Amino acid sequence: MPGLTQRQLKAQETKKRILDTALALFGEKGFDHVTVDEITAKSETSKGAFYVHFNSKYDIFLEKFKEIDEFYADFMETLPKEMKSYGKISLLVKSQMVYLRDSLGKDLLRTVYVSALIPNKSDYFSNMERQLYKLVYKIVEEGQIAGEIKEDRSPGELTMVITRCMRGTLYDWQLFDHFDLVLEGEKFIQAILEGIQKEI
Amino acid sequence: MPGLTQRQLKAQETKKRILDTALALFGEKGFDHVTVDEITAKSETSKGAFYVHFNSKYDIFLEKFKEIDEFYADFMETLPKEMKSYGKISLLVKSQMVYLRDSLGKDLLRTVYVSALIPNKSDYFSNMERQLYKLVYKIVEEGQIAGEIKEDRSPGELTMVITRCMRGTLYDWQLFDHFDLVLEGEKFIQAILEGIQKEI
DNA sequence: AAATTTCAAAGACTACAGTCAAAAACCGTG
DNA sequence: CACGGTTTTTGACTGTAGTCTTTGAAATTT
Repeated sequence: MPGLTQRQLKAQETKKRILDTALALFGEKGFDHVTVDEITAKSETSKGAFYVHFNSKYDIFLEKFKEIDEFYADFMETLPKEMKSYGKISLLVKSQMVYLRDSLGKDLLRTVYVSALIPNKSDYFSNMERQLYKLVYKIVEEGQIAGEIKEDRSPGELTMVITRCMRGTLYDWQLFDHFDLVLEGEKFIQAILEGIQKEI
Repeated sequence: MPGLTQRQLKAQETKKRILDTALALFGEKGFDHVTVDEITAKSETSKGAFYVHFNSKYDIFLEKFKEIDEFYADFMETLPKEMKSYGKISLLVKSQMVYLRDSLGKDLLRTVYVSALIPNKSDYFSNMERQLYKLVYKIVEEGQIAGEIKEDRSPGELTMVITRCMRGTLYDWQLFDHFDLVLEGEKFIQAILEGIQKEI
């Protein structure tokens, strides 16, 4: 790996210092109560340095979201082969919700859902969901071949419907207080699954 | 109505001038490309006046959203009594999407979906959706009584699922380019309806 | 090893939403 | 109609994200 010049090494170190400081501060005080100036002061860098390494305050999270791919990889591995396709989808939704709730947290996720709607911001969703999309597509496709899922909709369409369920639930998590993310996720996906699975 | 003093009248006039100017500018250049200073300059008022009449830049829309209740009222009236409950829901979703697309527009709706996620902003959704919620609840409840809709979920739960579909679809409208709101809304609600309606 | 180029880092500066204390316009009452 | 109180209006001010020009040290070329 390291064919890095001294300069690149130093830059990388600066980036890491900013990142760690920022995440620590966000954890302490919440995203909106931390200013960029505060981050640069505490990390002993400068505003200029911050914006060399990150395109915006939101961008800090892109790094964090790389972890999500590990989650999907893990999930894929531990998924029992013999499970029915709707069982797999149901399990995926549940695991995803538990993961997002416990490992990323509501505040972090909120910033994603906000920034995805703001023009000119990096596109977190495509980063975050490309893997998810593939995973669901695969399950649906296999489910249709195995005759467990109706074939009146294409795998692409069904994937869209299923992932939209997740986004809708995650959005509502932000909207409502006392919202049980995992429970609501299950209820919602259950309703969809009943509509798309073949009768026995 | 007018037991208004000259002062109250003038204030009302100022508010209207700000509102009209703002909406015109938003229409021209899009929400993010209009500044509050620009609005106050063009409406020949001041920043102070603006913030007396509106709590934030987003708040301008609250006024616009009052129109939504008229839409629901109209819908309720023109809804054929003899229609099946899932036909009603399907029609509601379709009309709603057409209305939001054509009368409010994507940009305006985006600001709602953003501001709903930002703490301390007025709660547009509860304004916007209280009527919707009631309407759906009523249809679902009647559907269950008429034996058209499964009774394994409460009307409240089903209402939540159905309105969440709408929110999910509207959110995705913002997210993806070349997204046919009406078509996608129909597809999504269709999938849900197949899951919740009783077999014949 | 001197000259030139590159690029991270610095921090002053801009743009803009939102605040606030003071002024102006208006109202009712003696 | 003058005066004390009330509401509207004003614009200077604040806070913060993000930009831009400048600086200096490391890398590269001669």
